Amino acid sequence: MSERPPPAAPARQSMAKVVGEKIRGQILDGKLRPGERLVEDRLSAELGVSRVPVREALRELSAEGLVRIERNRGASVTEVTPAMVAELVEVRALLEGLNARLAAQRHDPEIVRQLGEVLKHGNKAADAGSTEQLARLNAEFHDRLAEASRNAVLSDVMRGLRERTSLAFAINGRSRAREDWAEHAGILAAVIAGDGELAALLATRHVHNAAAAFAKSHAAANEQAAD
Amino acid sequence: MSERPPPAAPARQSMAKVVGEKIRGQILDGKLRPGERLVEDRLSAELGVSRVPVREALRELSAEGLVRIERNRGASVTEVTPAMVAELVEVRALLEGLNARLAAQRHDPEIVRQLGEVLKHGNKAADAGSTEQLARLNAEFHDRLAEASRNAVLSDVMRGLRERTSLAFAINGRSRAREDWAEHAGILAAVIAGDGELAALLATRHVHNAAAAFAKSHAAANEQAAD
DNA sequence: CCTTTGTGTATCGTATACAGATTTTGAGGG
DNA sequence: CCCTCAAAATCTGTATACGATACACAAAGG
Repeated sequence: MSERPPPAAPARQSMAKVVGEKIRGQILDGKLRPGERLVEDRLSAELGVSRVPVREALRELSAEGLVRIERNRGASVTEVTPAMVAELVEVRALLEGLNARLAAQRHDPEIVRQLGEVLKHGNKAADAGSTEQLARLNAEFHDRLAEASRNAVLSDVMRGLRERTSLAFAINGRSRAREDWAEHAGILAAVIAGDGELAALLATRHVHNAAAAFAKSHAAANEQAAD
Repeated sequence: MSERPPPAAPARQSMAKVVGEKIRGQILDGKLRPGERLVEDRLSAELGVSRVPVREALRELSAEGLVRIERNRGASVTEVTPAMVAELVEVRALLEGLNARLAAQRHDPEIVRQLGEVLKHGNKAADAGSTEQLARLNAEFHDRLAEASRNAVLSDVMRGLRERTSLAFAINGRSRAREDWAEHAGILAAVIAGDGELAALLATRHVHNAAAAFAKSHAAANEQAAD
């Protein structure tokens, strides 16, 4: 009785899960913008399912903080205010620090190898990649790093926070890509060296740096818009 | 046109929300034990609604980590392993520390006053209260303290983590109540003094102490069971 | 011209119905 | 007595249907 992944199977996992992943992807890719309404009928028609799986997916995304649901008014993509970004960053910085410290202590060779791979690709993409690819590699690096701490609770919390911050950062352009990946390299080096304190410091600082860069470019954009 | 909170209104907020709160309460009170299956038909009959709101509530609780959903097998109360408790504690300790530091810096007089109230009640309950009341006051103290940091993201994350740990701790008895509330008093004193570093240290230690006490009593119980 | 009231439409919230998967039950054979 | 296997019962996943609510826009009144 071998595993049966049917090429054109109707469903190997629940519709709600599939729909949820799809919507999440569209939100994180910026195809669905913050504030945009998520009408159940439209989504169910687009995705070719009934409203029920859509509703369940939206509930889950709501619990994750990616969408906001108001009674009798439906769901919309969460609008992340600057104040909330500050809160997210405050928490994320601390947790990324803890995570990096643990990763340095646990020191899993296989994951370290994978991180090296991602880092290589990231450095290349920082010079010549699309912003989309850059975002994907960034997420991948942080995901792998989260695995390295061998703390599933921590990983889950961090993923949620990261998704929400990236919601606000949107397409942050390639301007900071070089610095990003230079900092990633530093963190990985500290992890490989088993230097937990340094890894924690660099990871925390990395979050703050990225946020500061965003705040600056955001302020500049606003100034421009005010002209 | 005054506000109209109808005495016997059918629903001022969605059934799913009400149902979710009800189930969450039963889980946290221990009326629903870890591992217990949550059959939709049974719950909907008990609560007098159809299966749809129940399903949505279960999805939300699943996203919070209180229940586990397996495809085509339904929901059950999450079973928290000792390993996961360790992970939860590791993260919680750090976040409670951050929270206490921020609370000490922000230093909101009104919330501090409320914390004093809760502390008073808690001290009384530590001597003479029921375990149920003790649990309620403990949750209240931590909730208020979480508010004091004025970081909603942090509060939400911490509440989720706390609920999951309390799932494992179950009714931890009154044995540590005195120490618990002594430590609470210490944290509050540091917050009032505006000593962020001390508050953070005490809060972090508080989480570790509670976990250690639980581990000890748990080990003892297991030994007894093995006799 | 602005404010207010009424009606229509879009959309959500819940219930019910049915198909598919899983677990349980019971009979037959070793 | 235990194991195997098939059929029934149980339960979940999804679709459809209908009542309820909120919002938009137009018409009437000040």
